[in-house]
Amino acid sequence: MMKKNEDGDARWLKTLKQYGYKVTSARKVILRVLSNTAGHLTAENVYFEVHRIHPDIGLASVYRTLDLLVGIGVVFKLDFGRGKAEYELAEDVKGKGHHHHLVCTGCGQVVDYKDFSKEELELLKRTEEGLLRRYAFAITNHLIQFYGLCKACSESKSRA
Amino acid sequence: MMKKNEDGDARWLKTLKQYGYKVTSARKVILRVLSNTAGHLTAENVYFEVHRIHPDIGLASVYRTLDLLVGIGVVFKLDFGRGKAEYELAEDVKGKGHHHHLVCTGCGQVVDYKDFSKEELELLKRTEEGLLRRYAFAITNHLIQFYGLCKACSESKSRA
DNA sequence: GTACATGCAAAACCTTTGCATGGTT
DNA sequence: AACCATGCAAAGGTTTTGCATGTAC
Repeated sequence: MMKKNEDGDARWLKTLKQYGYKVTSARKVILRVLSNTAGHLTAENVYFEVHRIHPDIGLASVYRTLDLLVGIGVVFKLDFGRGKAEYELAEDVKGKGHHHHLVCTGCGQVVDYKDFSKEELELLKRTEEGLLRRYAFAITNHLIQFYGLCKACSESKSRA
Repeated sequence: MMKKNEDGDARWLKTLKQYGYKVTSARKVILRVLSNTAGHLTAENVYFEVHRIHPDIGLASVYRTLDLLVGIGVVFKLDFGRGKAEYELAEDVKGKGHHHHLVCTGCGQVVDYKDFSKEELELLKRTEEGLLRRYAFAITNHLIQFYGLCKACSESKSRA
């Protein structure tokens, strides 16, 4: 447990070296945590996990390392407007677990949904290709949120 | 100048009332500024403009009002990962000025684009209908952002 | 008149930075 | 040995909050 990706991490370490960065124990632990945790993690989430394994790694190093990893494209920094950034291995963003958000503007509830239609996924892919052509942006991720009123709020809103 | 939308604002004020909020002069000025300024504004940007018109409105009220407007769906709160939130009238995002965002995760630049394909718009509409069916959410708006690397950042990243 | 909104300043929060120390190459 | 990375704590910047006062209804 928590050793699952021990050598899968080797790939990231190689990337670090390629960019001329040193392979330190802090960086190894942080990469291990990112590899073994699903979903988006805040810097503090990462720090908490890292701290259990290697208690003398500080929060500042977590920030510095995450920043470095974002810089070399190993990690994505996502901001959903919750007041703090969230990080995720770039590789995971494309894979399972990818979802869009459904936000109720009445009560604030957020539903993650992932039952996309095939058509939806294909168009998204083509759209990203189009953006590369038209704007020379290499798209790596997207954030899609629909806003509206959930059932309960639709009904209660009629009292106006 | 800066009075352009004086009565167009009436619509927002009506919405405020519908939700039981008071129509105060601070709120009026803030709505006026949002109506008359294009693009995304940080809270400080709004404060700066508001302050020119009505110098005794404080930054805290700007934050409080923006938050309130986001809550009733009049304003979108956008977060491009630049360390501060940016706000925009929902109508500008949705109506004729409707656009999506292209965010460079390297340098933070944001491109608004609106050259959607017909196919894209139709699928979006159908997707919203599907969400109503599956989740009983009445969708009123959406926020779509693509993240990636702009040309310059792509190139500077490859030198390793 | 009552309840809500505001201003001010302080607090809370996330993130970055300076500097001496320790670890990698 | 040289240089980069780290830890700690303090600083920086944005956003929130407490409380007395002012304002819309």
